[in-house]
Amino acid sequence: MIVRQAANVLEIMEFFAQVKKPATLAEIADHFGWPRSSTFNLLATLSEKGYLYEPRPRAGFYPTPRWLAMARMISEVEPLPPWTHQLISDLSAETGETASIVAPAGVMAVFIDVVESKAAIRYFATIGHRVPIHATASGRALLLQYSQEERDSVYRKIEFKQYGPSTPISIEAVETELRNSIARGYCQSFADYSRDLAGAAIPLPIGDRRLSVVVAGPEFRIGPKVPEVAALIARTVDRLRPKTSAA
Amino acid sequence: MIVRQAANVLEIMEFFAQVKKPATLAEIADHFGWPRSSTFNLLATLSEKGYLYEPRPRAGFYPTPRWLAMARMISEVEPLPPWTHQLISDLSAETGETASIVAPAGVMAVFIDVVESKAAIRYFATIGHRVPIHATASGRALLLQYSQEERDSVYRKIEFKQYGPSTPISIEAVETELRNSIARGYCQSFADYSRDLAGAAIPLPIGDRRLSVVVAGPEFRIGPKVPEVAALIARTVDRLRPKTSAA
DNA sequence: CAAATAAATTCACATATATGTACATTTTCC
DNA sequence: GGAAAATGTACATATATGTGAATTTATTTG
Repeated sequence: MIVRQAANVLEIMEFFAQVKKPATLAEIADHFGWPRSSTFNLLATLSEKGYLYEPRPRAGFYPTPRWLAMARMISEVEPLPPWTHQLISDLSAETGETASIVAPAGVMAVFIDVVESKAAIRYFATIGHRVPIHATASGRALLLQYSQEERDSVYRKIEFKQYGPSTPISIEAVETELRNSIARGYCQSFADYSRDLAGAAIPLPIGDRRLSVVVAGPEFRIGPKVPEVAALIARTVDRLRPKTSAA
Repeated sequence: MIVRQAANVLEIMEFFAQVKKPATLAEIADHFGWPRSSTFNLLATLSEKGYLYEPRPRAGFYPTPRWLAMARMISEVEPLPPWTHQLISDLSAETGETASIVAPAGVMAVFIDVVESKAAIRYFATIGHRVPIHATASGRALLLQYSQEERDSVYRKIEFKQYGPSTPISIEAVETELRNSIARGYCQSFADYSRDLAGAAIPLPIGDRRLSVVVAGPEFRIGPKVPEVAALIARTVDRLRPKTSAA
């Protein structure tokens, strides 16, 4: 069950992140197609909690810096080491495609850092973007770091859907692809989940965190180059990852 | 009406900002005394939207960097000019008390930047903290920037409560205090709202934004010094505020 | 300055939603 | 390795909550 009003809070914040200016109750209500009365209640709640204020007269609401203060407190804990951002930054620059750091979230994989391609046609992904863990290169690079038992436990929760022509639609299909990935030395995906999208990924364990790096883009552009992109990823990780025993 | 599930989202985020480590469903449910089933729904919603993930096996949930990314986008718009933070930083250092920048939010005043005193006994305030606009020095410093009509409109929505012995409990009382403040050259408050708390504030218009600066602390410590603190605030603003025509 | 229009706010009720209960899964402990 | 405890998940139902309609307040227009 999705908690509607919880989702609405996120929607409102995303709305402000997008328009980047104060908005009145009426504007917000109209934008989402919400009743004024409901919008009123939501805005009142957020205001009461100190997350919205009125920066200038009659211009409406805008988030207080409290969001930022809280997000900073949350993110200063075990941030990704700086070299991981350097990593995807370099990869994106060299390949011209979108590069990301990915982490597990149940049966899904979440993008926790992204550097977007600058190409007009590109893989559009943002931090927080989620994809099925079994049907993507990045996800499978995470699964490779699981024990057999842990993988089985994940499999039990997966709803196998035919997202595209090559989506693995059974546990055995996924396990086979994982074995192939090990043999190959990297994970790949050709429209397994998103149409026209191809990518290469490798596992990126950091401390006890299981992460992966992925470079992805339109199939026609990146498809033929997947092996060399994978090699580039491996080389770049080798170059940037500190060699200390502190892993 | 307060929207419970919207408030709960904020509570959860504040929880993570406080404990600064991943938490399992059970831990969160127990912490808030929420039913497991409800907690499950809420966590599922936040996860689905890409705001929570599972950083390491069986350690539970933690917010994704998406919060930070969004907060940054929101806050990069018209941030406070850097000298305002310098201002409260200097004021706090020189007075040893808590100094803040305050903005209006209906009948309340919101703290949008805070530098806390380092004293053991101090005014504990955080970004997002809200106080009644009419019953605080910082709030009245905002009201001074309103036109008479705008103030009247605010007064109509205020519920006058006797927070402390000197709380103004009528429109006329507030207006009188505003006139006194103008004559005095600064706004002050002695336990008008919070017991044992005294403070001095002056208006701080920036562009078309109506803000105020306040220095506040325990009455016994700051009380006798309010006039000199007010003078210090004025001098410090004079020193730091750019003199350019761009105001 | 008055009338008209738009925005914000309140409130009672139908309905969408949070929850208690039951079940499944995972982990711990012996 | 098996039983017990803890944790996570599903679902029907009573209830807290979102909403449409009405009212008040603010803003624009003639």
